[in-house]
Amino acid sequence: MIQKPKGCNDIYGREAKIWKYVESIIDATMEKYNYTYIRTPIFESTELFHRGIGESTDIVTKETYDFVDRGGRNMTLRPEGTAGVCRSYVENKMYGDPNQPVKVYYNGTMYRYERPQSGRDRELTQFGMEVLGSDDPLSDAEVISLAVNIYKMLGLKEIKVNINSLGDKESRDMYRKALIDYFKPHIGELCEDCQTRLEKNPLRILDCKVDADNELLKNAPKTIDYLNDESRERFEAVKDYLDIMQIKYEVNPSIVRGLDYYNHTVFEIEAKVEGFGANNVLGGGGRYNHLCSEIGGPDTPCIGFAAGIGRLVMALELEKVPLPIVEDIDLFLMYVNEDEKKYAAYLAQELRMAGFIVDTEYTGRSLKGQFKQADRLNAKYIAILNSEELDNNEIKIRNNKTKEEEIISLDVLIYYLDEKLNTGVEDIDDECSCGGECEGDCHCHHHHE
RNA sequence: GCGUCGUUGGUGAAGUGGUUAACACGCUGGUUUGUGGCACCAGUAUGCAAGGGUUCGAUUCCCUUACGACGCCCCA
Repeated sequence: MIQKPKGCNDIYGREAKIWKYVESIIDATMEKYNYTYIRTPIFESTELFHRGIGESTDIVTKETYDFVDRGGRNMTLRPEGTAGVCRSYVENKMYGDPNQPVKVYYNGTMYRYERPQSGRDRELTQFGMEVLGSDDPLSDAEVISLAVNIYKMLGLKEIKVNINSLGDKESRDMYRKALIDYFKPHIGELCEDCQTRLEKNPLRILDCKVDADNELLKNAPKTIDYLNDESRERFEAVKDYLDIMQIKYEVNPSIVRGLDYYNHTVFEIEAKVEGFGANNVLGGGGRYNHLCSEIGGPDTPCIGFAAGIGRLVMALELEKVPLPIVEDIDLFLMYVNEDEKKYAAYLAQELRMAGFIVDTEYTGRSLKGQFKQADRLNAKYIAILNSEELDNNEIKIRNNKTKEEEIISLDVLIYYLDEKLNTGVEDIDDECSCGGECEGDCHCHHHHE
């Protein structure tokens, strides 16, 4: 049997409906903040990610899907969304648009060559937004509030916002040095991994799981103490705006993010619900003021956020958040003989055009089997087609909840269903007698979308 | 890249070195002259992830590979 690639998922059925719903809320919330949708390629020149992410970690070479195309070009499946957006901003000279800053959002699949575990796949779907061209602390606060509001709109309650500031390059370099100086004399007290981190990425020691309870970590120098005046004022301004927006957050000095292009504000949103695996960070972001210049554009202050939809759906399920997922249909059409089947085909078409959710039988089931199928589909109503009744211009409708049946005239079927189901069929003109020939001019149900 | 544990039908699963792989649910049909969901009856895996090995014989033991779950590393 052919299996799906490791770390990939098929999303279908009820789960797919949840995804579509979640994405609709993301779209709607982004639009309220006036972020516009952007689609960039799923693969880019390998170079983009090398430059964009930085070479201090081994992410790029080891954990991306790289390939050489037929023209000999080095390509990489995007592992994240920010680099592509920045490339697009620079390449399309969006910095020249008088409408600044550029506020965009995206939603798409990303690819990372990693060993799968809970909350981590090789193909993942991430949404995110970027504000390019503003260094105003208000834009930092806005991105955080937008991220929080998406979770809020979805009904997620048990989340926590952690924020921190790495300061500008000067502050960051000072801090990094202070951290190395602090840990170096005590290197033997740290775990094996932290010993290698000390040189490679000392900031990461702060959120080490093994040494989390070590007094050494608790008393370690904090980023905030190493901010220069300008950076500190900036961080205070971001916090002020968050307070004004009534966004709850916690300053957490261990939030450092993995990549070295970040500066100033960094933040993560954490799921606090019971049952999450080791990866409970729903999303994160931060300011990256020099990425655009690294990829050949003008120096452009930017801030962004990105989050996985898979983990978000997991959180919704663990919190048992009620979701408006439609899992029933309005009407199931039953038939036995070929004439009835043809009429069912005709009726299904008419009713669907009128706005109802209609299904019928396609596998030759017995009437008994069709009843079971109607139940499986959660049909609210069942139409049982009978040749004799149809000849008399009548149809039998069964309320599948109360089990009550009545025979009605075919002429009033749509009105009948509309009344019973109270669907979106609106402004039905009782005087209309166009019989479906009106071309939509009379606003009758025949041409309702 | 590293580690632990897994992989038996449509589903949940039991099980054994040896002629017919439990049980349950589901599904399909019948009893029911076009109205089910209850009841009863019948049918429903030529196969135990794939490949190789040990053996007279393997789904069962061994090896490899693939995939899954969880964790480490890393985390964009």
